[in-house]
Amino acid sequence: MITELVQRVVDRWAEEQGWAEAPAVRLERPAEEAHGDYATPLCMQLARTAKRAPKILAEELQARLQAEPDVARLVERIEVAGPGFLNFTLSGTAYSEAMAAMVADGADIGRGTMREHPHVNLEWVSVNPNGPLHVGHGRYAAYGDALYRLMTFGGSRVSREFYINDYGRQMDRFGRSVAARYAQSFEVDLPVPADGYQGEYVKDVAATVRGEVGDTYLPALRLVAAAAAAGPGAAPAGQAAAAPAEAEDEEGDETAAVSDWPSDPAVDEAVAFFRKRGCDLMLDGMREELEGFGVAFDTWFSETTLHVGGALERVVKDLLDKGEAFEEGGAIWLRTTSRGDDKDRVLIRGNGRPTYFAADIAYHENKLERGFEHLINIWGADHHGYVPRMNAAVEILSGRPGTLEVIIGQLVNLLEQGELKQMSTRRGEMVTLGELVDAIGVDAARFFLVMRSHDQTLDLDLALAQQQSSENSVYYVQYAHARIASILRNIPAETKPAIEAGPEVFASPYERALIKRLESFAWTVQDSADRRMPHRIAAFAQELAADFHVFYKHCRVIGVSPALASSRLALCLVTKAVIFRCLELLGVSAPESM
RNA sequence: GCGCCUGUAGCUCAGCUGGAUAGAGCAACGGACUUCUAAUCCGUGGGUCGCAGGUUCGAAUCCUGCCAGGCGCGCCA
Repeated sequence: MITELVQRVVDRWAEEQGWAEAPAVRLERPAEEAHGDYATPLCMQLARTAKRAPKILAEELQARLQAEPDVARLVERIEVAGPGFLNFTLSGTAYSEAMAAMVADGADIGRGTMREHPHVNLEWVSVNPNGPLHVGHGRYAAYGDALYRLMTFGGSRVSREFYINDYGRQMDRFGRSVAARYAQSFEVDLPVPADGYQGEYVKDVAATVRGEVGDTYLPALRLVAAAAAAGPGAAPAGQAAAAPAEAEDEEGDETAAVSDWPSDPAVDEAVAFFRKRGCDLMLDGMREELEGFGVAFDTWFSETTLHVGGALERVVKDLLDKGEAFEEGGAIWLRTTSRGDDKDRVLIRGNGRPTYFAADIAYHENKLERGFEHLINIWGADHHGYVPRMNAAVEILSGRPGTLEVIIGQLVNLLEQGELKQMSTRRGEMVTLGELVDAIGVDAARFFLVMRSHDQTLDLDLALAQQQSSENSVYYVQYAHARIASILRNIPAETKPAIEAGPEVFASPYERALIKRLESFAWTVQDSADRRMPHRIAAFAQELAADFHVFYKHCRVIGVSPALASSRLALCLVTKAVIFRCLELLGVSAPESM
């Protein structure tokens, strides 16, 4: 409010003086109370272009501002201080007017107006559906969902997307693992392949499948069991003996065999079935778990559809036709070096199989075809080496740089009594999202996972998190909300919220601090949305809650004069609405009582 | 070796893209409930902002070089 006023005066001033550009006015909140409510270092920055001393400039601007009627009404005092700061002390009227504006906004306080926004696609979580979600996924889930909520509230059009990596070798291994557990449930001695998934959850999947299909696939799997019993060397001709699987290697290796199961139409059919059905069941579980966590998606996109639908071949051919891709050494490469990558990247391997990169290109082409103008991907830090090539690829596809925005989230370290542990899906050594939620609840988990900057590696000690759950900052914020709800329950019905006139209205520093905080909410939303930093909403919520708790301690709402009661009730309602909004943006509930 | 992220109080982290004497929570200590919820509030102690230069009126913030930690650098996904 004051910012615009000052900006207007500065613009006019700059024009009169013939300065090339009117500087953008930024008001900041001084650390020192004696420095007033707002301050601006503008004149110090202006000193160079104006070629005059900052203090002289400040004095001139002070005089110009004081001549403005609006300024005279809203600002009690303007002072020149220090090396050339301009300090503003607001009048009581300014607080009342600010409150009136926020009351008028109602539940929409802070909501961004829909600007000329591109249609944004936000993709996150995106995993192989072959294991439970761990806390690392949980962190990205919480971050991405909060970012979605924040951007949407800030005025952007955002569509949420989950990319299902349901194609390739990992899923073959998963399918065989499910098949093996299924066979075992019939007492058939078929071990889970060494390069497969050993976790207990695979048994659950197998049991569900058995319930659906009975013993339909048992004969085929008996063949496999028989071959396995005969030893690896007994595999049918053409089937190379499997290289020993790298037990520690999560990703597996293209050169390693999936397993040494015999090649037989019935076996292939069974494996294909278990892969597909197992994948679907895992996905159902994930969707359910994410929904329980408050995270939903508009689109679940299957990688397999790109391979079977011909989209992948089409995009590769297109790139070849356009000269962006070329053939060399039996493989097809994309010339990503033309767009800033260090080396060109393979699309189709010498053996004819497409790379993951090629599928990703087809996927992003699909997003562009669906009309999205800006693509945001949230990846873990372990994939950041992949960013330049993907940026290059999307630039080639879209014809303009900057279409793809990759946000790199740092990882979650799992600690146990201060000791760092390595998470491993295969060994089952990990904390799942479900375990975290069971330990501390959805609200605390979401707040905990999103309150730190995504650029920061997060240390998680489950035992400690559980122990400290009652100290989680989320309760501090929720408590403020519950306290306001309690006031609303107790206040006499004849007290109506209203901004009354009078010298006692919004006169205390506690009310004023709260109002100033509330006023900065809209800016906080814009800033944290633009900078993709939802953790700032968490920080803001804590500060707002602190301002409220102090207000609550010093200012009573019930049992004071009618003018004060009405005004403070209005302040409580606005505060409640903003706390509610903050919590909602983070996917956390706002209880009416605690 | 190269690239990205990080280094701020005993611990966990903020620090609003350069502002005035660097903040919060936890932990430690001392206070405050006959009044709208004490899951709260008030106070005390606690710092070479990794180190060294540079840019300027002014640097935790920007640049360079070191040091330390994490993550990457495939015809893997």
